[in-house]
Amino acid sequence: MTINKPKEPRERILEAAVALFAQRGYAAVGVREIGKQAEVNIAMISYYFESKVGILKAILEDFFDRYSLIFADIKDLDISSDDCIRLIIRRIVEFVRGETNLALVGYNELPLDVPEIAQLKAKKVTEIISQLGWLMGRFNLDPVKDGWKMGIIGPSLISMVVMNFRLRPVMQRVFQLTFDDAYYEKLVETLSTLFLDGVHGIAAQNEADSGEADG
Amino acid sequence: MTINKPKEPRERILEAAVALFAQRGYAAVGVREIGKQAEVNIAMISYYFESKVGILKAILEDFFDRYSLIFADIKDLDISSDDCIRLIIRRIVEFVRGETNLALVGYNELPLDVPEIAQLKAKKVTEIISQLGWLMGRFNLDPVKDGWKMGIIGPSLISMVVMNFRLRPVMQRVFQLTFDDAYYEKLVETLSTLFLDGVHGIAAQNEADSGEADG
DNA sequence: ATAAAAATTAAACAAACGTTTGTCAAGCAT
DNA sequence: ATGCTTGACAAACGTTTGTTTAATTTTTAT
Repeated sequence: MTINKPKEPRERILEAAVALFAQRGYAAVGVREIGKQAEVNIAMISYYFESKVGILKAILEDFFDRYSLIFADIKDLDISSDDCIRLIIRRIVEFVRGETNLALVGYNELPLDVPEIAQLKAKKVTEIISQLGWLMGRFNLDPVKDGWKMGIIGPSLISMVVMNFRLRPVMQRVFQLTFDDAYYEKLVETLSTLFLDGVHGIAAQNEADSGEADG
Repeated sequence: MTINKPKEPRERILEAAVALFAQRGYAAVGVREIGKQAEVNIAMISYYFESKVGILKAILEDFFDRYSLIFADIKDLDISSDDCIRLIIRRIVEFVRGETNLALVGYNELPLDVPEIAQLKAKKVTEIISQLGWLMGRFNLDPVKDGWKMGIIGPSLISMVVMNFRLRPVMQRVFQLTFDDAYYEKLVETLSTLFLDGVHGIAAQNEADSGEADG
């Protein structure tokens, strides 16, 4: 559970904070606990991040910047709209899988009112939404006239993926699942089908699969 | 902003707590602030709820019980699978619209580790998931063999709806929207189409609409 | 009218909070 | 050797936290 010591204090603080914030939320975690888990004196938190909220700022900036990278080169790729969606979903899943705690903190703290980071959030969210505008055009949607639809569909996409990780501790008690490469491959496939063709698409795929297996 | 006084103290405490928890999160709100907003002495919180976490327990129980009602009579209705989904989405939207703060607290606190309510959460989530089993059968899904799909699709449904309300404060700066009856009608329609037929369904509907308007 | 019960209050509690302080040791140029 | 900077530390700062106590008012029942 303890962090690898050799790393620099600043990085150890970030890692510890991300893990703790993801588990219990920003407000529920004290600087002493962060310092303890990072094997660092509490004073170093003020030294490197000015304040506790400074840690959250650094974490959210990291989250948004890396999340933005998902869409960065999408426009330049010469692929179909469907493959475009599939690629985005694959990248989101890979991102959230690789940095689960970071993504959970970003997602969980996003709607909470923390005055010191309100501006940061608004700026970053606007950036990401504007990136989605181009994608909409490929699905007969006018970014201006149908903007409200983008406000529904876009957030739905990210929430669909993250929800899977958010509920993992609870879900693990209900279903017996091993979260290995094979599972994530199926997750990407299922979410892509669901987002592209809905539950009807899922049902059709299921029929095709069972028909293949039976015949 | 102040709560109507005539109500009973217990209810005033709940209302104030739900509003504050929704805005800033359970851990970030103190009992003194709850007491102040509820116009109640702090000691009344211990008196009526034993402790601060007792308030959260009461809130989550209320949330889950009312959320369960959404699916309660679904089995008895003689409607198509699609209409079934549409009805569920309509009810979820209506529920979250009518009790936005309650839903936000339930959704936001669900993945956070608060030992005192871990058991409550596990129990209620299991209840709701089991209710979804029946619905899956109507879409060629085997609740046993395809259980993991239910673990993906089910949570996606609720998260799609709630995400819309979670991001409202941030979204309102980006799009100029009035959240009136007409908007929610479109929200139900869009989410239903998205969940049933994906973005392809949305695109098809858009083409049909514009064709109707042009012709 | 009166006693018991319930509801409400102000005040105080120890514990935990985020932050600041002053100090010390090591590294480095002068 | 000297003075200066930087990284790290323990200790203490004043608040705020959730909770409890004991006293007081209000309600209920007899």
